[in-house]
Amino acid sequence: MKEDSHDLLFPSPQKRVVPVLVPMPAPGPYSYSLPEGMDAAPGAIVQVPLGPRKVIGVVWDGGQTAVDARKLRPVEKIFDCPPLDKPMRRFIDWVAAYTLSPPGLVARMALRAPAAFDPDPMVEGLRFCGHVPEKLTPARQKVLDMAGDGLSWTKSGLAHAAGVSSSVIEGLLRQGVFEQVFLPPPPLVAPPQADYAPHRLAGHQHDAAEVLVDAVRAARFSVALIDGVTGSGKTEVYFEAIAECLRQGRQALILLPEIALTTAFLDRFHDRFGSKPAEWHSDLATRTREKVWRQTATGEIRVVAGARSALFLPFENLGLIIVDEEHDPAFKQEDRVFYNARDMAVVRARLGNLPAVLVSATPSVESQVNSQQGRYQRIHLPTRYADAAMPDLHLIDMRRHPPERGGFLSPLMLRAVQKTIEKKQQALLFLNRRGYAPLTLCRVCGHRFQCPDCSSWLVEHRFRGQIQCHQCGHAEPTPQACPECGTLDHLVACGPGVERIAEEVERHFPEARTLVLSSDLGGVKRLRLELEAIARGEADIVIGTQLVAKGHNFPLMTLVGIVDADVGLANGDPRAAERTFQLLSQVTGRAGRTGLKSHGLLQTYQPQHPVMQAIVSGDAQAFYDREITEREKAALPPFGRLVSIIVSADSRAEAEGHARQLRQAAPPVSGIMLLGPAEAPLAMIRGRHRFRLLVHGRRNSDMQGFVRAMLENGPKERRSIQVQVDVDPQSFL
DNA sequence: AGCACGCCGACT
DNA sequence: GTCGGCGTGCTC
Repeated sequence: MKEDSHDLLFPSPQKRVVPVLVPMPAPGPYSYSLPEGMDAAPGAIVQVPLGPRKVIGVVWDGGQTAVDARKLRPVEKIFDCPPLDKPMRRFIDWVAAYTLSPPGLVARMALRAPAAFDPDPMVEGLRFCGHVPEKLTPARQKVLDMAGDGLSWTKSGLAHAAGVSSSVIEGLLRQGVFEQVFLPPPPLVAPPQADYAPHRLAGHQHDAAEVLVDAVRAARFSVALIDGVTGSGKTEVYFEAIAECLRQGRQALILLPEIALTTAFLDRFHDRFGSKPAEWHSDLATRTREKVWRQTATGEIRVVAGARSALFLPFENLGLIIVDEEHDPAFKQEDRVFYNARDMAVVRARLGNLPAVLVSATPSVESQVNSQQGRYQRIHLPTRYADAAMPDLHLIDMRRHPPERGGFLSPLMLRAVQKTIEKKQQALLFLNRRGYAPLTLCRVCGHRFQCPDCSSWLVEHRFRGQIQCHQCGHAEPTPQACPECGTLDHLVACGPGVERIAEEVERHFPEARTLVLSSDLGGVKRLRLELEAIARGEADIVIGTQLVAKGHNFPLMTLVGIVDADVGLANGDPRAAERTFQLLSQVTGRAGRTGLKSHGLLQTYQPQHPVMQAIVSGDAQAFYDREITEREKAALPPFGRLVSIIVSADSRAEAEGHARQLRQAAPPVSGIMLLGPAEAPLAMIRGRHRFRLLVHGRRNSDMQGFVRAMLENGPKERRSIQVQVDVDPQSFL
């Protein structure tokens, strides 16, 4: 009111207006007025009023949108902080357009460090100023020995270094021995040194490193895809590119799936560069998060290793992006803004005119296609580095070597385990199925235990005495009697889970130390302890689910047995073959990383399947180039028939609730896909579905608008972009 | 997204 | 009589 009347009385003709992206799903920036004496160039990070609250936004570029001048409110504050540079701003716009997300929400991902925008407060410090105290005790002498050089110290740092308590320092300070100074806050991590401990690379590794180093020197946009088996030295190769990037005085970003951001990785980096990279991931402490953000923006931090959101850090002078484990589905973000960090990394590189390197032992199909089409330069590392031998891989044809009655392990597998533990080495049996048995039924009436909330079978967990639904989490105690016919003790477990394999192993090898590793048995801490125990040789036979596939190395592990290599080949996922190939490659790669002769055995009923052939031959390329078998086609979802698509605007859980109900109304629905808004148009491009579109969202109006936009423009507008980064499943299956 | 407002049902 | 669920509208 007051402001309005003031404006009417004293209109300011040259009121300056700036567009500001606010963290809100508005279609574009909002306009704010700039008070006298305040200057805000595009990219500046500002505080503005928004409704009843104050928010952090970023000054945007582009023309002014017409807005009622009376609505304009002033920018409250410009932070003393490096602005988002032009490539970053273009990147945010690009991602917003591509993912059909409001630019403000994309910008918000780049501003996720609340207090980082004000400079770090100076740290109080002390400096010796020449006075010697009257009483020179031994403790005081020690302090003077440390601080006598005239350099600045923090209080606690000096006390610690001199080995005295802080009261000694206080005493000296009171006597005027020290003067108080203010120090800039210490850097979070020491700068990595390009030439600290270079690896000696030979042959293919050397050539590959040359290519990457040249790309970094060229300092222009390029994309390379490095593939090579586990242990072929991919990391050492891209470390050379990072080293060159450091020599050029530019920053480097390593994107990793969150799970791969382990101390083991950071240690490897430390060994090569003499210090650790800065980390960036979701459970960083707020303070650290803010420091990383700010020091990345100022350029103090030279290398960041981070999960997908690190892509939105405001690098001062980015010179290289590495995407390790490029195929990993964890790079896909599926809330609010839907994006795949691997693809956006390529876009960031293009807009910033810098090289990107995608790295994987088992590249994703879309990266394969991109490299075949010449968009990405392909670098292949064919052999294991140094003396680490490849494991010797064989298929066990389960039709010819079946397990004994009631068991799941072939005699060939059991013999291999026997030999391994006789040599005091370790065996890993891998089965991607938690629990005891995936299905329980009544021997008398044939009743199958099914989840009351969704259609999947209940999985028996014998250790816990429960039957559980792995889809929705429903659990109940294992019943004794059949709920249908009431017969007691005639329930029978069908099929194997890890617990059941453990039982079989203990029956055959009662003397061996057997350990089950499964995500449902204890927390992260326990898991880490168990992994360390295994590495020390405190188990003979390890039986594990998916979680053994990643990261951890077991130096004594010389046998990897895949209990059921066919799991996952027929689950209707268009990526089933690709995912199975990737998983089996990772698991078999766990063996033989120490030079000991190692073996891999895969139990399968489909030894001719392209995935099995590719795994034993080690020829990934042949797998990607293969002809699609009828069997694979048969495993596809029912394309061409009625499929429901559920688009969830804000809550996947709620969409899943709808899906559950829809499954029960089964007859007209042959398949259900849960998609985020950004994926729905893609599914429509593929065009082989008749859709029943079930849209779920908080607001009817939003959803109606969304569906209209998707139907009218979605497929048409998105076709050209989407095809570059994703692939029609039919073309690779 | 986050927040206020306003409308109806179920409770101290 | 109020408390609080959620559906709707608004933010330069």
